[in-house]
Amino acid sequence: MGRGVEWVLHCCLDLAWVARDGRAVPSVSLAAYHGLPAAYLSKQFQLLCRAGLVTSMPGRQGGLRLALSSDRISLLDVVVAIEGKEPAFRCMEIRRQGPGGVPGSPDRPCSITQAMRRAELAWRRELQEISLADIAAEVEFKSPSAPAHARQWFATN
Amino acid sequence: MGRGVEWVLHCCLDLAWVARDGRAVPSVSLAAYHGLPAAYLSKQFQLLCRAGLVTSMPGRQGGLRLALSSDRISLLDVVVAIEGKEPAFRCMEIRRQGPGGVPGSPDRPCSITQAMRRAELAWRRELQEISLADIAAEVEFKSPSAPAHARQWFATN
DNA sequence: GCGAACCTACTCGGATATGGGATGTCCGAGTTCTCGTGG
DNA sequence: CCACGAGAACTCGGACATCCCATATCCGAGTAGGTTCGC
Repeated sequence: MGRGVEWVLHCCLDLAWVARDGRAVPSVSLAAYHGLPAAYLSKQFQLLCRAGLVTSMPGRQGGLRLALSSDRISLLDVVVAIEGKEPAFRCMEIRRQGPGGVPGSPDRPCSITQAMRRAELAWRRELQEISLADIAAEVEFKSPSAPAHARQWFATN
Repeated sequence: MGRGVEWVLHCCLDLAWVARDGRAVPSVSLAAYHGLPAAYLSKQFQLLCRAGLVTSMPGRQGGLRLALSSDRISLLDVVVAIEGKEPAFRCMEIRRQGPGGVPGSPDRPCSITQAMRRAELAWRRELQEISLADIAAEVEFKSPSAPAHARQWFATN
């Protein structure tokens, strides 16, 4: 899995804390706050914009903002937006190739693919049930100063 | 996920059917049976040998054989042997870098990492509970001629 | 005829190329704020 | 003092390099069986 996922998730938490009341946060500031390459982070957020999770505003006081309430954005939404919706296990229909197996059209996926899909489904279900708000609440519980710290830093940068 | 996983899984089914009674199957034959690149498949099986899932015999009548009974090899064993035991999501401890977050030593993983680990754990658990024997039984049920077909082909090649 | 030594064919194993995608960078289009100017 | 327009600064968005790993390949080390020679 690309590490852009981790970057975007952390930055989305910042957006949930800072970009309230109609205020937008530039991607450059997000990158600076975490010490990340700015241009590449912007590229990752483009994917989130296309997925409809984030809205972008150009111009001088422009920036990024969550398009939905943080409790309506799941971790799976973010992961799929960055990594794509293709499953990690790609079945090439080996059983139909070569001397083994008749070359008929596949009526249904092979057993190996079905097992892999079940496993991925369990993974997706786990990520589906966790929202950005859940993560934010957990972080606030473990380090209550984090939101205020972020708000103060972004207000002066 | 690399496609070597799919190749090796299909070939392990063949081993379960053909390489009984002390008979070994060369990796070249396995590759030919499925129309796969022989040298690369051999390289993948090297990983399975190191993991202790397969034993290799050099020499004229050498080849590959399952090191354990097929009901004692889970899909997770094969996936981990090929892909490695590193989790797909790698936490870079972003919260400790840059102006955000104090640079203290991390006492425990961040909330995002914990959530990702839970999801991967669900995925691993699903794969752990399925063995090669389960897959083989399912295939035999759906196409009962597959084992005999494989045995006959490998006996004459 | 029988045994042993040699030879050949065949196997795995590691070292070695190559291509595609993830990673990283740059510049242009567009918008908003600001400042200066005229009324 | 107020309205207006030009300019500047700042933003995103897509096009352009670069690097690493999955993929693919080749050749050497080693073994088992077949063959041949000597007794």
